[in-house]
Amino acid sequence: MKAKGLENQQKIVQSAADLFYQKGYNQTSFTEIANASGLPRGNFYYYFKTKDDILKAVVDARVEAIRGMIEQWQTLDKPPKQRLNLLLDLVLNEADDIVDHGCPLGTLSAELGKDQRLLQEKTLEMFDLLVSWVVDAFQALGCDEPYELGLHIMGRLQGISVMTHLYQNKPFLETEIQALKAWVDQL
Amino acid sequence: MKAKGLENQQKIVQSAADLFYQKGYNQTSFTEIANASGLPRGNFYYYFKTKDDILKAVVDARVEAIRGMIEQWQTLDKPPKQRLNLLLDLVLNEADDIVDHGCPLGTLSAELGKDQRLLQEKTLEMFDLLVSWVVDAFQALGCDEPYELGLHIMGRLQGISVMTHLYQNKPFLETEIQALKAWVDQL
DNA sequence: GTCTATAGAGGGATAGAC
DNA sequence: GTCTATCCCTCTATAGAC
Repeated sequence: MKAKGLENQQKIVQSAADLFYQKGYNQTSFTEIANASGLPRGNFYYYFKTKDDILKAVVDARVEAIRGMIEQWQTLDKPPKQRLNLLLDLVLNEADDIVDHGCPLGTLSAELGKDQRLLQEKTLEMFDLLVSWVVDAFQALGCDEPYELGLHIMGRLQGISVMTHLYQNKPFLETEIQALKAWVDQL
Repeated sequence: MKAKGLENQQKIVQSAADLFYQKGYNQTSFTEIANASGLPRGNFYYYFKTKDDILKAVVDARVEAIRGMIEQWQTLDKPPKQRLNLLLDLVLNEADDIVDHGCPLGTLSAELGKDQRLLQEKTLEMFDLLVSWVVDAFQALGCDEPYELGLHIMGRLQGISVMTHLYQNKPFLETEIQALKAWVDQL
C-alpha cells in the first residue's frame, strides 16, 4: 500500500532526525534507528538506499519545517526588529534541548564539516533559509551591511548554543539572548 | 629503553591530536593513528589501554600547552585590554585551521557533549584555563560581572569559529575579530 | 619493549522468501 | 511492500611470539 509506505518513511525520518540530533550522525546506527522507529532493520533499505540518503531526507524535512515556519512568520507581518526577535524567541524556547544537545542545525553541520563536506553542504540549506530571513530584516531596517549583520547574529546564536551545551548552562543562554534583544532594539 | 618509549608515546599523542581535530574523535580509527605515527597498530596498546585513554592523553597535552602559553603571556605583563587581545590574536593566527576544521577546543567538546559526557568533562579543562584567563582580565578592568563577560567573549569566539568553519569564510572571521577588538578597546 | 595475528563485536548493506 | 537471514567489512582490543 502506498499510504502505509509513506507513513513508514516518515517514521524513519522522524526517528533518525531525533537520533542524529541527540547522538550525532556518525554515532547513530541503523539498529538504533530501527529500534526507535519500530521497523525491522532490513526493511528500510526499501525506502533509503544508504545512510546518507536518510540524512538527506532528514535535512529535507527540516528545511521544509523551517520554510513553513518562516512563511508563517511572514504572515504575521511584523516590523523588522520584531522579525529578528521571532528568531531569538525560537532559540529561547529551545533552550532545554540546546542545553542537552546543542543547536540542531549547528552541531550537525559542524560534525559533517570535519570530513564529510559533501553531506555538510546539504545541511547548509537549513542555515541559508535563516540567514536570508535575518538579512532581509536588517535590509528592511536600512542597515549598511545587512549580509554581514546576518552572519553576525547567526554566529552569536551559534556561540551561545555551543557554550550553553558545553557547560549545560541555561541561564547563560537566557541572559545572552536578552542582551541580543537589547542590541537589536537599539539598532 | 625508557626514552624510546616516551618518544613513541608522544608520537602517538601528537598524531592522535591532529586526527581528532581534523576528523573528529569518533571518526578517527586506531589504524589511522598508527599510520600517521608510523607505529604498528597493536603496538600502542602497550602505551594506552583504550582509545579513551589516548583522548585523555591528548587533552592533557593540550592543557599543558595552553597552560604554558598562558604562563608565557603572564610574563609579558601587559595591561588587561591587551591581555584579551592576546587571545583574539591567537584565534586570528589560527584562522586557516578554523576554516578547515573549526575550533580545536570547541569542536571536540561539542562532539563529546552529545553522548559522551564523561569524556567531554575532561575536555572542559582546556576551556576552563582560557575562561579564567579572560575573567581575570575583565576583573582587572574593574568590570561588574567579569565571569559573565568571560563566558560572553568565549561564546563570541565559538560562534565565530562555527560560522567560519561552516561557510569556510575567513574574511568573516577577520572582520568579527576586529569588531571584538574594538569592543574590548571601548570597555 | 616491539610486532604479528587474530579475536569478537558491531557497522552498513544485500538477497531473496513471503 | 514487508521481513528474515546473513554477508562483508572495519572497528577496538587482546594474545602471545620475538
